[in-house]
Amino acid sequence: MSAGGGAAQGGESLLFLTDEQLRKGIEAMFFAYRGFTADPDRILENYAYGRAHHRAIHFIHRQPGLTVNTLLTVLGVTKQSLNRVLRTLVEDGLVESRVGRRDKRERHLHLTEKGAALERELSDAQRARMRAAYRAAGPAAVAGFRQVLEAMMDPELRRFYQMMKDGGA
Amino acid sequence: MSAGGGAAQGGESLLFLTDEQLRKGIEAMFFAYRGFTADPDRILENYAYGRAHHRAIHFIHRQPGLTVNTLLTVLGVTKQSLNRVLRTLVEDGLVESRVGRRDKRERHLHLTEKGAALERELSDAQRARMRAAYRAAGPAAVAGFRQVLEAMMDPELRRFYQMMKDGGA
DNA sequence: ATTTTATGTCAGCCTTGTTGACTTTCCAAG
DNA sequence: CTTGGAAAGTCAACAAGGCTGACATAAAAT
Repeated sequence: MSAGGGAAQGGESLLFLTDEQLRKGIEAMFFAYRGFTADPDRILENYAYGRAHHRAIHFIHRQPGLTVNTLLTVLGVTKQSLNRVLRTLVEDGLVESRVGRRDKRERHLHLTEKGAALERELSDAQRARMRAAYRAAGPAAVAGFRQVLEAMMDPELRRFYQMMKDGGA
Repeated sequence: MSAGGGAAQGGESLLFLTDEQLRKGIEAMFFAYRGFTADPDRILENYAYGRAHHRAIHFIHRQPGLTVNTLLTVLGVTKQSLNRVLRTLVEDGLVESRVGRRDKRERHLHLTEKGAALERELSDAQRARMRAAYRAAGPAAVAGFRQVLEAMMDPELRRFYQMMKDGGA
């Protein structure tokens, strides 16, 4: 690691805030995100689905029964965009869309067994890479990793993230 | 933070490798990446450019004179895809494409003053968010952040990242 | 002289984002 | 009770930016 490159720096130094350090962080995000999505992307090719389907499946699994509108906000896309993805998932029998009991305008989303199976396949792959990275870096690094990511989020998304963080709604 | 949530864990514990912890890391990556790209995306709208243009500009700035082929590999897209982006940047006078001196097949890419100005605008915005996140999390967290990201990269991309890391080629 | 490499280009396709216009459903105010 | 607005969803059309395949050119390497 180059001059000023990290934990050895410690306490009060502000060297970790140089433009150079920030640029390294930016590039690290870029390259790491490629790795982060690589394994699920490979799997999705076998099913003719894309990253958008993965994201929908992930959060439906995460919070069974969530409404389309909530999912919209979490994913940050338009309802039209999400609808296209959701429709194929429903047609293919991976997602069930149940009309709300109280409010019949709402659709509550659930994974079918088939959907849950794909979710498992995708998240197993993604977790495997994450686990390897966590193990290589160690628990203290992981805590820092999460802290920085959290601080990087838009406040509204951070709220969502934290709501879901501890086993959410 | 929930049970097993971080640095307090310390040393030998493996609780940071539970599926739940990994899932949180996955979601943190997802939400943080949205924040990571949000500011440049907003700026790019004013110029009718997209994220693809930003990435090209970033790495041309980062490594002036790099060849099309190198940029291709770093970005992980096809030459047709990159070419479309690069052509508009050259046409608009943001990037200069110089025929190689030694090998005249190669095109060496440079930012013009106009291109450098846009690069500055974009990276100022992106660095501002990164700086705020770094400052909020502190130097130790930043070191961990970088460690985990690095471990998450595909080996080939990690090589590129490390080559460029300390002020590159 | 031939083959390989680096680049560029044309055409066409797919995914996933966008906006705009419209329907259905629900709720609440008059 | 009716009417008007908000919420949810659908359809259509478009754009960005990925992709593949086919092909051209120039330079380098064999």
